[in-house]
Amino acid sequence: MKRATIYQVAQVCGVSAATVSRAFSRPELVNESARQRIIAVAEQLQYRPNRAAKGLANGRVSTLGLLVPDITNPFMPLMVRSVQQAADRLGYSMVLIDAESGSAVEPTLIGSLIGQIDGLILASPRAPSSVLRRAAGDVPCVVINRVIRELPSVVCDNSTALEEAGDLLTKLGHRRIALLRGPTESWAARRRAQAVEKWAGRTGVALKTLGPFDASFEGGRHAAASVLRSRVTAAYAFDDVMAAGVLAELAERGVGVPDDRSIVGCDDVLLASMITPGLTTIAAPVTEIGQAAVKVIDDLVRGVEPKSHITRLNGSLIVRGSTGPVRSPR
Amino acid sequence: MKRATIYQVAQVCGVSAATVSRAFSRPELVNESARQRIIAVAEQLQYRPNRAAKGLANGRVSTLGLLVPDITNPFMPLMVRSVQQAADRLGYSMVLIDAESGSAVEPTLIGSLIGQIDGLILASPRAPSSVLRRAAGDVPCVVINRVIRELPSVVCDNSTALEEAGDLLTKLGHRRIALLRGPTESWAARRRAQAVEKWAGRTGVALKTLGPFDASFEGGRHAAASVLRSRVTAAYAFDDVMAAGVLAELAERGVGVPDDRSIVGCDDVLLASMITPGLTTIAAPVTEIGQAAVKVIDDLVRGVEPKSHITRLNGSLIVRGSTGPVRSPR
DNA sequence: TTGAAAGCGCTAACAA
DNA sequence: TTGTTAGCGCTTTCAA
Repeated sequence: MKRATIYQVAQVCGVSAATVSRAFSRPELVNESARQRIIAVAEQLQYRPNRAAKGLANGRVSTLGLLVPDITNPFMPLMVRSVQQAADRLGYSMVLIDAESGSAVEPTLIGSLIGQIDGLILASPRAPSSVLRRAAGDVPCVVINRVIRELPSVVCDNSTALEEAGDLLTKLGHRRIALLRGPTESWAARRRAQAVEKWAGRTGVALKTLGPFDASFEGGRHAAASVLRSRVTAAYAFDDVMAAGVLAELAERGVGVPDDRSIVGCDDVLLASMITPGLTTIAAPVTEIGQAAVKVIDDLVRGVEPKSHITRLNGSLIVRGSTGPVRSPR
Repeated sequence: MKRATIYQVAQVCGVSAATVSRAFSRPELVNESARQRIIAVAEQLQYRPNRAAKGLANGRVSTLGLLVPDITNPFMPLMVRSVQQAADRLGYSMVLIDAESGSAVEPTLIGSLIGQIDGLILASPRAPSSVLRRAAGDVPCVVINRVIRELPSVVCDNSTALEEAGDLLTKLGHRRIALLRGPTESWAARRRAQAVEKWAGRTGVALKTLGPFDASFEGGRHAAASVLRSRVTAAYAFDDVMAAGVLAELAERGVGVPDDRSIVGCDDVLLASMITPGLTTIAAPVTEIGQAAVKVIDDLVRGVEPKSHITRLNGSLIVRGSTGPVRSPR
């Protein structure tokens, strides 16, 4: 009834346990025919390596942690999936920790993970960087979508795509555009704002910076009110969720999108294509981000120097129905 | 530099390692003052139990697996969160396995998890039950939102709420209602259909069963076409995602909701409140489901007989803007 | 190319 | 109430 161990396999094969162990972890060290036999017997006995034993023996548990602040943020599921796939390919499993937006719990959570994971991927946009930096003292870490001094990170650079979005809006005739800022603590929010401001400065478009607003649907509803007050014809929302809130509020007030206002989101979460009109937005290269993050951790774990300290991946503009030509500039 | 072990703690305290071990895992067996001292020293040495060692020694790794078929399904994040919280409270961490809708990979995935988890929560609505049943041979399992012979399960019973929704529709004047069925392989889809059909039979409402449709946004778009063809004034969608597709397609065709048609969803995912109009839907008691599932697994792991083989939790009707009075019954 | 043996950190009889 | 002593299953020197 109990699970087979290398000892049973060894016995059946008439070799020592060490040989069986090598057959799996250092195949080049064992005689080819012996190896084949071992593999076959193992298969037949349904042998499965015991991770705990392995972990205890060599100090690595082949598990990665992924810390997310709020898994209900629609950006996260995609991220989770891509990390999990990448982890899987490199032989890690992934434990997910939902920190639930409460940065207070994060230190505790991280503490309890120590020894259970080989590395940690931090996707916490707003946790104080001191917390994250401390975590890195205990276990190899990589940060996603945020740059923290001393820590390797993988970030999505949306500036080019945001500029493209701006050019699109200009081409559609928009001259007064609002920038709905996300939370001040969010690195991504600051970066996106910078990119848009830079673009506006360069092109001379009248940019009205509004906010900060909460990065949520409700935040978007509030933002919509400001948009209407500010006499702009288009607005960049910090992210798609906020944009969805803006659309909902505008719809409720009878303001048409894209007829009366154009809205641009960011992230291209599933939601973006499920609302009406579909959201013009910046797609984040989620798969690549996940892969890159896992790769960095894997390098760190194995003592290899990661390729680069900061990996930048570009977002790309996705045009849907929420942007259109200016009709009556009010 | 290395992590402190019970031995260091023991040495500092002048006791044996066994005592330190007991101080943590069986506190009642150790002298109170000694215990306090041990705790203090451990804290000071930053001692953290090594899970691998623990797992190796007592055969339990304090980790639960949660298998989801598709984490981008908006129902899942809530489920994941609730399971993770419940797990956390009982001292488990949670490894998430995204099976990516491909039932083919599930057996392999499950195999690779053996020995790494103490129990497995299966949230796979459509995987063949043989696969799941097989998994249960290797590790304690509990199934969510689905009933499989021999396996304990936690399900959301929506029948009462679906009936309430029906009564609401009737009260609003709807007499011809469509039931947009979900995938035939989905237990939940079959159950929901049954509940609605039973209600219709009892109340004599003309129920038009359409589908099956894919449980997706696109599926909803298709369904919308059928809805328009079938001369009904209201429709039950299999779930919120499908409902969102229906709304989008109707909007695109200039059909007003709730003015021209009323739509009812199911699950109350975040999306339901983010689209316009908000979706009238059946809220699943996600938190309770997660807790119940974890509890069952915990019982199983500890050799306790779970309270009940099938735990039923009730959904509840949430009324939003997608349902309204019949205006011109076409 | 293989085997013997020690040890990873912790738990759990068993004795004391 | 505490300590001693075996392991748990695997990796990894070190010798052969």
